[in-house]
Amino acid sequence: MTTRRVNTNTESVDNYLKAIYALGGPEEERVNSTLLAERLGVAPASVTNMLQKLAALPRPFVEYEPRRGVRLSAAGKRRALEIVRHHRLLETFLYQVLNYPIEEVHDEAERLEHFISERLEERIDAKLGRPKFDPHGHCIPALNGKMSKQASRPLTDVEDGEFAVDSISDQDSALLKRLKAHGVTPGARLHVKGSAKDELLLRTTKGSKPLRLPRSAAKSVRIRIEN
Amino acid sequence: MTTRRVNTNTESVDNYLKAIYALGGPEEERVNSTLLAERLGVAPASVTNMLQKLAALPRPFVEYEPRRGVRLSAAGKRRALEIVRHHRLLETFLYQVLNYPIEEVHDEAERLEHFISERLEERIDAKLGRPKFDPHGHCIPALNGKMSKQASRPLTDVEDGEFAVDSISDQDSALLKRLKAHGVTPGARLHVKGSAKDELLLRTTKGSKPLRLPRSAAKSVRIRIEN
DNA sequence: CGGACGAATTAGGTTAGCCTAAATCTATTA
DNA sequence: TAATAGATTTAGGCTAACCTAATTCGTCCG
Repeated sequence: MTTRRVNTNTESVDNYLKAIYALGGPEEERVNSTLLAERLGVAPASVTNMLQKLAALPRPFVEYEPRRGVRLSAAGKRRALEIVRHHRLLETFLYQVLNYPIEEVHDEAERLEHFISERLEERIDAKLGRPKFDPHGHCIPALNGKMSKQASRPLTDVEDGEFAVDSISDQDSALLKRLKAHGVTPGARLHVKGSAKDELLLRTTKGSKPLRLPRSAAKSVRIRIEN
Repeated sequence: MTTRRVNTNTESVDNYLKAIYALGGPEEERVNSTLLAERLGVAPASVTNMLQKLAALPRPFVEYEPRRGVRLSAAGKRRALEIVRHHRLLETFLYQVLNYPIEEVHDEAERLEHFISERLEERIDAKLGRPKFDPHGHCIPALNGKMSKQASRPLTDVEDGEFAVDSISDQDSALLKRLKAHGVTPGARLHVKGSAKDELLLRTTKGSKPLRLPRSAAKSVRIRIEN
């Protein structure tokens, strides 16, 4: 009659926590199963299943209200941020030390983030000089799990004007490549014409050609809020 | 009635192939289940199970004669060498680029070797300048799977004399650390007194203190054959 | 208020990789 | 040559993480 101890240290658990973290957004809102299922490429039933497990742990990773969605517990968030830290350190490392093209760092980091030791994490961090941001402009959580909120908003929101690029989502590698080709990288200054209904017209000082970006893609770009 | 396709790309399969490769030795002799079970930290029954699967693949990884042991097929050997290449490149990388202490590279590489992409393998190889040997003195298999046989023999064999260290097994981290402390590293010259029954007396030019090494540990050290 | 629809959950099944216990070989020894 | 010890395999289970199909819930609409 051994106490049933669920293995909480799996790649799969990592991925659920990360997805909940990402989908919950800065407000850490409850996330529903369907959305999670889509993000994870898994059947909704599988999500329900896993959420029940994560919520039933002795020290639960999530608060789960059936049919009302999940959010991370403190422990869950801590864990999610660890993985995010791994991911972003790895991306930075691949980019800076191993000369990966920016649009390829994500997939590699996605696989490795689950398997690097504390020691390797530390060595990479040291080698990079304790970076604060990854090559997409995302903040790298500190060892203690602290991460400053980014003062930024999605490009989707804007009308016309001039802005500085804060960060770019690493989820869509083709888009990332295209943006790079037009000089749209973190820190770049952007002249935006948002007059057209479904798309934005972007121009950078560096980028030779202007870029017509569907608003649907513009949500992948965040711009700095200057105040 | 979909053709049942066994997933042949798992960490577990990797580990079996690597173990068979390692235990088979340069002669690629048949390896028996118990030995494999011990090496892999798994019950003998589990080994039998896996061997049957590996032998039953459309393009089998092993030749398996029940109760007589296994050896790798050509495909199996190719695959094993890929993993060994990953492992040794990673060890070299951790050692040279990330300043790992030699006795810690093994465990980290052991985990990561299963998850690095071709691309990462290539980048690491390039960064290191296409190294031929890992920090333990082991030959790194080429991309095409070729690996030159090492002209060396175990230190266990020798009586007295002077020798050059060829390589040191990475399996026992404590031993590795001790050897390092006494200057016993690949390439080092070794003065050996093998007169005592159960142990060897080693002395290097670099190592300050002489080292008394049980013959059981001496099998972890290989010396060059000069001819 | 009664459907009806979509979202979520439950129920039951699969696969990989492991386990223990029981059965069966093999090889050696008396 | 028979007995037996030790190695190996077979048989039967378990868990994690997934799946599909069937069911249930909640909300919203006529």
